[in-house]
Amino acid sequence: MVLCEKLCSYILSRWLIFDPMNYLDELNEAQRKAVENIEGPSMVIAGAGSGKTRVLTYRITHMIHSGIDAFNILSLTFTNKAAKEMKGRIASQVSGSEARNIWMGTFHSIFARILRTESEKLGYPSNFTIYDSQDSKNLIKAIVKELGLDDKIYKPNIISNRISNAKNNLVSAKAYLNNTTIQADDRQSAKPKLGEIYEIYSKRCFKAGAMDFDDLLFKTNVLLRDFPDVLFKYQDKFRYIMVDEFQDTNFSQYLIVKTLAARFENICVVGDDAQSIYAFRGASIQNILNFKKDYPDAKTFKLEQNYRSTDTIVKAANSIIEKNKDQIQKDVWTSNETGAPIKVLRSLTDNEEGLTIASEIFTEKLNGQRKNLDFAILYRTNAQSRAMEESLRRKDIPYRIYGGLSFYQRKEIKDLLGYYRLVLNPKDEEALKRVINYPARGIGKTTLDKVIIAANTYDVSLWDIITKPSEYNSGLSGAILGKLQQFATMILSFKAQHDKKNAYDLGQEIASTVGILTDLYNDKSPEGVSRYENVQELLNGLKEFIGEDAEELPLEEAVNEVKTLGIFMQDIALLTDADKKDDNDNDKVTLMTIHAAKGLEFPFVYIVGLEENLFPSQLSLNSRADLEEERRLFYVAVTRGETKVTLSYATSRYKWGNLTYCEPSRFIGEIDSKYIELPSGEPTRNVTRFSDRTTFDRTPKKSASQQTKTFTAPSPRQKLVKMNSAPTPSNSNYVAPKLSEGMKVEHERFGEGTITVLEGPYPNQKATVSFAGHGEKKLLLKFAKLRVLS
DNA sequence: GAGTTACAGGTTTTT
DNA sequence: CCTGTAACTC
Repeated sequence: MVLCEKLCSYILSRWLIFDPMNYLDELNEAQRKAVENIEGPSMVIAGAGSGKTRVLTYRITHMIHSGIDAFNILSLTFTNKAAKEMKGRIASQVSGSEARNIWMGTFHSIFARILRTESEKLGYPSNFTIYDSQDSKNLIKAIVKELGLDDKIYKPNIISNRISNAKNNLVSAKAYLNNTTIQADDRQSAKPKLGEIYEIYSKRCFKAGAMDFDDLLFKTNVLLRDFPDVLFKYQDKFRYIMVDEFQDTNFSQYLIVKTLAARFENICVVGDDAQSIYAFRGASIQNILNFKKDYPDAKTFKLEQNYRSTDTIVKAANSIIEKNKDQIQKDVWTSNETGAPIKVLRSLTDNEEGLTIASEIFTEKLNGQRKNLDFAILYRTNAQSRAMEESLRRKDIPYRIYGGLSFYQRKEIKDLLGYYRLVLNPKDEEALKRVINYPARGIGKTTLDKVIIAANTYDVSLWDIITKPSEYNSGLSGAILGKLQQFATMILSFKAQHDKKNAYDLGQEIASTVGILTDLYNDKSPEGVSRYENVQELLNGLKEFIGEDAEELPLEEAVNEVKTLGIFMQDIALLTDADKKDDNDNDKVTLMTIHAAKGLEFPFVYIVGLEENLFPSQLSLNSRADLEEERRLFYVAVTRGETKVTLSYATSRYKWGNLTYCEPSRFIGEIDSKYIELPSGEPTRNVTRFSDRTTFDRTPKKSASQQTKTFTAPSPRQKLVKMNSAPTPSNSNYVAPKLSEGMKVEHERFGEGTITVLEGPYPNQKATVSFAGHGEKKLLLKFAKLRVLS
């Protein structure tokens, strides 16, 4: 009787609290088992399109419904966007407030938050700056210069990679210097000072109150290692931990998770070794193997049924990944219909490739009554977006590019953010260097050099030298000191207002007081106008931020306090374009790199630039491991498609301004021919037989300029003749458009003008042009970006 | 110190 | 093709 009563009330409560529809019924057996297994360690190997996100969200929903406090759940995702989406879905299944209590986000943003709370234990201010990769490289460059080393040997890129690797493997600067193997390595590669640079770099970051991306993970490890009470606190809080995209975590991330989970061991990792594409960033499949070692009794669930793609796409993808040696055995299948074969398109140049794709999309849209958002163009490198963009624009197909030069990396945005950073943390060295003389206020290179030298000798921050000049012997003259003083006073006056003013008011005031707004407003060149608009957009973002619902803010801030600039800036460095608010019109074709497309899906997918040395990348051809990563990348690309996947390559492509020949990618030939439809016409041979390459005629039959003209006939509106390319071997019969005195031309920076004098023989012809608003300029035609307005 | 011009050098992929 | 910087003039 009692039992029955209990059972009844249990069922009743399920019906009351639960979604009327029992979500567990929406899952297949493997998915349901993974969802229901909440206690203890478990690993979910999720094939592409196997409903991974569904499992993740339902698992959390299930936890909450089973009575687990949302405060005790930590869910780590790969992108902020994924976290946001997942939170939204969970919120529709449990109460909104409950969903808000879950800690869900990327490793970087979650642990940045924890580090801000615990910062003083590590000697950092709570409003520490997050250096982005550009800041890191600039600092490294500066250090190399200060040490008097050759920047051709000590290239910032290489050094920053090296330091990043060290950090991701938890090798501190000290450990780096003490490690004989590493030291021998560096001596071998003629870079014995690397360790020293690493050490100085770390010190400078610390002095500037700054952490780079890798520090966010590295310092979290330090924090959890050195402060048992802190460790206990978070172990106790995060009793249930989930990690998405586990195959893309590095050692540093792995150790954080392992440490946090050590007390309760309720840890669930989800991933797919076949989709590991971030090894270059230190990610390692090793983590999956480690997991089995660390938790021998961990349960493993395999999700193998694909719900996303047609049978053709699934089988084609399987035939690709099969070529890899390193992988976990898995059998991805689908009950979906066969669908269209994978189509391969060939074009003559990269520009023509753009046109081909654009018209494919155009007809597909027409025939299938499809929307723009059903289409995605995926490429290996961001540089490839240009040709696609141009042709889509020409066909009036709306598109949206993700990634590339991100909004937050634009010069004008970084400049303004530099001021914001400096106001929040005046010790921020990179921000100071960036803005101290922009807009120009007479503090030049020599002055800055002196300040840096003084800061280094006294081992203090640049800010200390500027604000307390009497305490240090910097050798700066009185006049300059006055200017520096003025600058510092201005920054401090902003700082004084910080707590009282909201982010928008202060941000707006800084932008106008400092002179950035007027400076950009006065620049009437097209680029100048767009820069001005970008800054306005950032300010709009601030406005939106202060008007935002408290619900969207992290918990601590949800109280009714002033939404300060500091809060806005907290994780701005961690945002990417994908996180930016979409504008109202979402019906657009998506353009992005394959890396950025991970986790997404589209009915129609176009994978472009399938050429040797591009995809697979030239840099991957040296080792099997690298090539296998490229292949996984290709696998990821193909498995984004739901209905139809199209591959495309060009037989020639512009590289640094001149035409180079390309061969079709080996990956095309690796797909089982049953699923593929090759282009009709002659050189199909390249797809199957690479040995033909020796007989391939490498001499261009047409000049480069003629070829482009053939394939990219300018629309009537665009009657601008380009004439800026210097003669190169590949286009030796290039002829300059005829210019004459009195002709109207347009210059990239100076705008419209009239040619007053022409002199000198081609190709070193010079022209004197008088520009409206800029006066007369003498220009070498080879270099000046002049367009004839015909 | 500011503003040009002349030229070298660089391309994966991202938090 | 682009961007950054060394070298030059004002």
